Amino acid sequence: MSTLSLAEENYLKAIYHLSASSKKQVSTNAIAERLTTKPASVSDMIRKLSEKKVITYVKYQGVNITDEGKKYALNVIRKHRLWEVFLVDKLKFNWDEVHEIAEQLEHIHSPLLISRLDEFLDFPKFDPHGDPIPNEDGVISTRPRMVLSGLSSGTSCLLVSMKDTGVVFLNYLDKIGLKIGTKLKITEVYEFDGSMEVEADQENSMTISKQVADNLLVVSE
Amino acid sequence: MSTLSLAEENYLKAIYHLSASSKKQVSTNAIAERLTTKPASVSDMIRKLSEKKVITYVKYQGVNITDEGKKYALNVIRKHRLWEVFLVDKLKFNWDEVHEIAEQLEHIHSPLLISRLDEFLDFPKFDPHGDPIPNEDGVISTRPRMVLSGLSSGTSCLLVSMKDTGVVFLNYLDKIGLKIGTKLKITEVYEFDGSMEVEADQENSMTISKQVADNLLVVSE
DNA sequence: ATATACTTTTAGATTAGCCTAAAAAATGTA
DNA sequence: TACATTTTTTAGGCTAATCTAAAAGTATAT
Repeated sequence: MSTLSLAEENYLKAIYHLSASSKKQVSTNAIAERLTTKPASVSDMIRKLSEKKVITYVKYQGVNITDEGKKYALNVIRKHRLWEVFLVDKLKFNWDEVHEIAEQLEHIHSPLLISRLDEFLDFPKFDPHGDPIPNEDGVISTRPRMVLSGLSSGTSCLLVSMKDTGVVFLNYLDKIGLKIGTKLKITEVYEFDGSMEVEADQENSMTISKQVADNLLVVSE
Repeated sequence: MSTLSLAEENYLKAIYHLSASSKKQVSTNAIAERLTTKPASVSDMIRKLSEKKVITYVKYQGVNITDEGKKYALNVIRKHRLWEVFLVDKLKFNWDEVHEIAEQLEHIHSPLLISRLDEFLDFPKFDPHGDPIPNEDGVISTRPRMVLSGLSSGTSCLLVSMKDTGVVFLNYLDKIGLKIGTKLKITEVYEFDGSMEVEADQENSMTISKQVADNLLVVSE
């Protein structure tokens, strides 16, 4: 496929995200709102993108992304998320500071750069927000997220996200040494209050209240 | 200063490089040639850049870069060279593979990103081609390059470039463990053939023929 | 010093990406 | 069903960055 311009990539990414969440055609207005542009501009761009076969559309009936378009969008998303991992893991940014920079970096064109970066970062599967990183073929590991408190003793999993994203909670997690990407193994669950004993990164064990476990989202490992 | 567009940054960078090498006004044709565009396009852009005070120009008499323009250009160059160090040192690219990618990366806007990157790379002073990296204020460490064979016993220096850039020579250097960035200390110079004993990175000593030393460019350390 | 050659600028188009205003189509409702 | 509202498209314009062709200015060389 030919490469798209920066603007085209941003439209395609928006369409991908919207169609992933809604599962049906994406409306002109929805795209305009997401990109804070005007519906008229969206109509123009839709025509261009459909000429390039990354979407299909029927006038007045919204847009569908093609397989080719999906693959392209997932590659941009892959780059975005890998750069986010780089910024957090290597350059010590906080996970909530990296989005804007990654929005720029995701448009750098060089497959070799991205495969080297992937290797340098040790092939991460999730970005700092806990979102999965597609592989080179646009395949997302689709392990479902579960709430930690719903799992039973003996389960191993990976912390990928928090429900409560308030400062207080995040500071607490920081203090006890839990963050996105931490590997957890549940060694004990206490029936009477739902609290649990977990081992973090095969190193330190800790006790976690049910209230905390309710707010931790994990995938099986 | 306001930020420039990608095209404006590329014009300004070209003008900086041309005026650094020629020391007088830069001609429209020279800029057009360097950027492989047409003189007519250059005339347009020159007007715009001079309105933005990064260059001055008099019709039909070429362009001069202003202090402000120089600072802006040096910041772009700083970013380019830091990214090159990243690509070579961290992602294991060869020094001759990184230019195109750095051309894209140099336009990412984020001062914090660059200062973090600088720190992550341990504040390098030269890029993989041996060119100096300007600091945040656009100051270039201006240590002059010298030919290794011209130096005397006891001198410490940093290998920054090669005169001969042929594959044969570069392979040879690779084999004996010399590359850009290697710290050298001359421990002995043999009068009769100009060969010398050098210590590389405070580790391994080796003998270097005059012919090799003639092709190694260094700065004092 | 003046004709010729070269350089630079201007004039006028083109394309990408965006806009506003108005027309057309779809949708919701009495 | 017919009217009103909302959504979407079209028409026409704007700016940035480029181009070609032609005009204007500078330099050279006999």
